[in-house]
Amino acid sequence: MAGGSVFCSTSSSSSNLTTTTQPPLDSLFLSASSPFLGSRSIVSFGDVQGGKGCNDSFFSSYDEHGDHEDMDEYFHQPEKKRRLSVEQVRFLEKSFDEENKLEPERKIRLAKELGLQPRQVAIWFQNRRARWKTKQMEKDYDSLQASYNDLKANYDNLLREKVARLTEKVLGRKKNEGNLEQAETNGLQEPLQKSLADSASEGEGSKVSIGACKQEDINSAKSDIFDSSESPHCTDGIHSALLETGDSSYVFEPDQSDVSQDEEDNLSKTLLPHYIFPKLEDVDYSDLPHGSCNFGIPEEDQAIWSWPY
DNA sequence: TTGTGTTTTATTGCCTCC
DNA sequence: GGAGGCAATAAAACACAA
Repeated sequence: MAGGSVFCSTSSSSSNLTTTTQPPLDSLFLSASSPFLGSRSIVSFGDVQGGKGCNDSFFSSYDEHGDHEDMDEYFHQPEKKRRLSVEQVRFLEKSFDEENKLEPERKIRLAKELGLQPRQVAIWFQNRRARWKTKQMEKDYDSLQASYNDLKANYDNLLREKVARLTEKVLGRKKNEGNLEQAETNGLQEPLQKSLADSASEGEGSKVSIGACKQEDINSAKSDIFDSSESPHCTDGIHSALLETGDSSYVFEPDQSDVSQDEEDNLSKTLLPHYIFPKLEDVDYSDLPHGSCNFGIPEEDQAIWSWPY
């Protein structure tokens, strides 16, 4: 087929355009100006919106070369949806890239150039915007997911570091409180409890307290520390963290923590954008390594575990 | 060829803006 | 109130495996 292929409506009825209620051919026009000749696209016969936008060039010269058979084909085809041609879609895509909204003038111009009805162009842009939005949401989801994974990895690492440091502190104090062998003989309870009590009263520099641990937990801690056996109790976190270090050279040094609380806070600020993370107590830790045990830290002492706000 | 899933075109109904 | 946008949806067209 050669020549133009714009179909333009002259009716002025509004947007509800069922193809069955309109006179079949009274709104079909051709334009010699469309380069998208031979397009498989066709317009539903009843579409009328934008009729005012039709100018003379739309009505002119249907097939000056007498290609009436092709046009008859068009006119006698049952009303079906037809896909736009590759060229038409490419043209529309290009136009969409420039501006994804369609002002009336541009709609008319595009329709004229593509041999489509303005309403078809409008519908195409509408659907295209919907597709773009969906894609955009997928992209946003992916990037959010990626940054979440990164942050969570950082968070987990930092948590492990903190646990390791706390473990060092606790074990160091135990050493400080007296003779280990005596503790072995007399049971760990007394010195450990004293150590913990002291720790709790030491103030900002060493806010370590596992006072929430029950007596049985303390006993269990003893076996954890000396037997390296798994414990389901609240010391499990500390124990596991100790084991995770893979360093068997942990000795009971005097209470000289290598990192002060301030330094730890600074570390947190440096490594972890605290404005992103929720407070510790607001987080669901069910998928973290040690579940919801909170490492035996009583609620009132958990402040030192939460990120600075 | 056919069944099935996906994509594209078009409609409908509702909402907002002027 | 009309025009235009959007979400939801229908339905035709298409792709593709069996």
